[in-house]
Amino acid sequence: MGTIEEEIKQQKKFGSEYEKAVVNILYTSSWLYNNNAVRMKKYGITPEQYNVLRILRGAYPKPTMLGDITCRMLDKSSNATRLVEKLRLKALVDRQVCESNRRQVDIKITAEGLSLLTQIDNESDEWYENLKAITKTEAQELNRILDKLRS
Amino acid sequence: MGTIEEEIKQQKKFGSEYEKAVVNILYTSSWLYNNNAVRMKKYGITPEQYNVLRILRGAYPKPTMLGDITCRMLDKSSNATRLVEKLRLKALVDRQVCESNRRQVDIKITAEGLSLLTQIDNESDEWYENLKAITKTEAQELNRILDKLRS
DNA sequence: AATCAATAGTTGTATATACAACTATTTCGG
DNA sequence: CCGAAATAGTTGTATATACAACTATTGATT
Repeated sequence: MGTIEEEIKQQKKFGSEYEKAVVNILYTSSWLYNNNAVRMKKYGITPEQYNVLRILRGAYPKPTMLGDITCRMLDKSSNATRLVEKLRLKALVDRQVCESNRRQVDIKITAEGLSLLTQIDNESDEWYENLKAITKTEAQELNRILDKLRS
Repeated sequence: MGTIEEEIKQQKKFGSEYEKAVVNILYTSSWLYNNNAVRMKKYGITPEQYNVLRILRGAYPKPTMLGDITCRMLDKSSNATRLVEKLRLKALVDRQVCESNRRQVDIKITAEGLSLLTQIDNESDEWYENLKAITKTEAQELNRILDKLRS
């Protein structure tokens, strides 16, 4: 792997450092996503499903309502109802209509779900080692700049 | 907009600065992509179609073979054959089987395609202004760190 | 020259995403 | 209390993506 220009065999220079940064973020994101997808495939889940399980673990043992899952999802346009239904069919989450507000549906990660996350996280540690091409300080700087970019 | 923790209403701290960076890149990429998608919708194209038009403009007036389009695409898994066919139906590209190697299909952006890109680029300048929340130096630093991360 | 392997694209199909329209429930103003 | 508005999810459907299997053409080997 090399610079973003090498990766996408860019013939002409980018219009600006900003334009290049946009392409670089999109490209790097796709690269990370595909890596994640491959790692998670053997566990039968997609990266978005993994992300939802992590959201649920963050709230555990409290349940999380569907709407909160939606607004915490990395990709806002995926459909939480259907995604959660897939997790439910795999027994990774429980689904319960809230009694005090029956419009609301509460989702809670199961023991199986937690155990699956633990497995994946253990394996992920190896994968995260690869990312240590950058230093911790660089990672912090990256986070700072990305947060500022979106402001 | 705020820090990535605020954006995705993260309750627990990230395991590491690296883990946070991965989520931050995926989240920021989705944000950029959705912004692009909205801007391009009025021109009837998707961000990936826009990207392919830019690849073709980079080679213009030379054509680009399908395989080269594929390996320059930001999202490697989208299907260049079908994507190009959609652009062809909109008369934004020309498609021609290469005579010297008839397995190969050469794609070239049309005058209409170039003109559409010019329109979008003009509008994009306004949008890029928003990104100037970060300085040029920060954009350079961002590019440097992302390139290093993928190495 | 005949066969096998490699290259370049295409197509089938299952799944996922985008977007809008829909149902059900609760809240609020009069 | 009634009807309108707001909230929370669900569903329909067109399009897009992922992955593998497929065709066609060319190159390499003997």
